[in-house]
Amino acid sequence: MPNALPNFDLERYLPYRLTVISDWMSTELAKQYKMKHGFSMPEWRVLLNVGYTQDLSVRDIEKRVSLEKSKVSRAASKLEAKGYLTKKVSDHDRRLVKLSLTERGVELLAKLIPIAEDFQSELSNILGDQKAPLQRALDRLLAEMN
Amino acid sequence: MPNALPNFDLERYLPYRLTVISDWMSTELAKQYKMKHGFSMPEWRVLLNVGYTQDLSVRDIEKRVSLEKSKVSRAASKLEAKGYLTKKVSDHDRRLVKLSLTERGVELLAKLIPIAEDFQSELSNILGDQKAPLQRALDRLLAEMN
DNA sequence: ATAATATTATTGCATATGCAACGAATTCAC
DNA sequence: GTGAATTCGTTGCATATGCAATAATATTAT
Repeated sequence: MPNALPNFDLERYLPYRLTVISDWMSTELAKQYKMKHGFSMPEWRVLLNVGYTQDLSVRDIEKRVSLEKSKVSRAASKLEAKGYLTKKVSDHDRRLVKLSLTERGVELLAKLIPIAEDFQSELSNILGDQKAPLQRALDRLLAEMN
Repeated sequence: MPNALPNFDLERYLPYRLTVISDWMSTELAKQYKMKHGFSMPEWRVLLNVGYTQDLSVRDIEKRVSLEKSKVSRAASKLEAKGYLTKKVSDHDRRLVKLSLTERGVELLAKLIPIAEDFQSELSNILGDQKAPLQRALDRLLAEMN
């Protein structure tokens, strides 16, 4: 079986490693807030963004959190159906939809944030003094992405 | 609108940042080898693993590359249909399916590897001296995942 | 040896996703 | 100002995904 393949070290291959870790984190987190509150990851991201910046549009969120506009749109609709946010056509530009959390949405988010913070704390414990270098490397990559 | 939310810095939130970067890398890579050869990411991973270790089972791959067994199974079936690998029931344990690349599969993989390497090179250029610290941090996280 | 339990790969099915297409609104070119 | 081109959000549709259920085989306990 003469296998004429060039060397390749998957274990050190960055796209692969990042995917594995990122999937793991997402799954772990999803377990926590999905099990408890029935949210998908896109819904969680939209909720979070609208919570911290009022009157975001679908497009704003797409840019800010790298979430496809169709995902944003559908997540927003689900959140609206559940009564956590409202959609309102913008006065300045009637193509835009302004998203805002309802009171219920704010209450929910206030409950979810601590779960996210706890997870970040766990990660900080695991990483120790490697957290800062990791963040710096991610800064570099993100800067290059745009 | 008295917004009683705890502080939360999404821009520094690790699960979010890793997801964004990992999605970006996967999409970039997918553009390259999907556009050119019509492969999904799970197919690519299976191809790669089977290429470098003969007679892997679905379960082996699931463990090695954190790919759900149903994904592995379907990816393997597609690769088989395209003539890039073969399935064979194991003699020792007839529940297991041994996956092996065909000659065509080896040839294909030999073409795909350089694309992957080029991408890693780009990433290395972007990261510069931050690559090693990044890999160390990923080592730490991966060690904790198991 | 037998029965209960566990493991493996596949499949069915409900849901999620990606991408193109669309209608509505705006901006641009001239 | 008019028509072309662009932007925005939604939706349709084909495909992908996640998870439970299944059939086939192995392992374990008694």
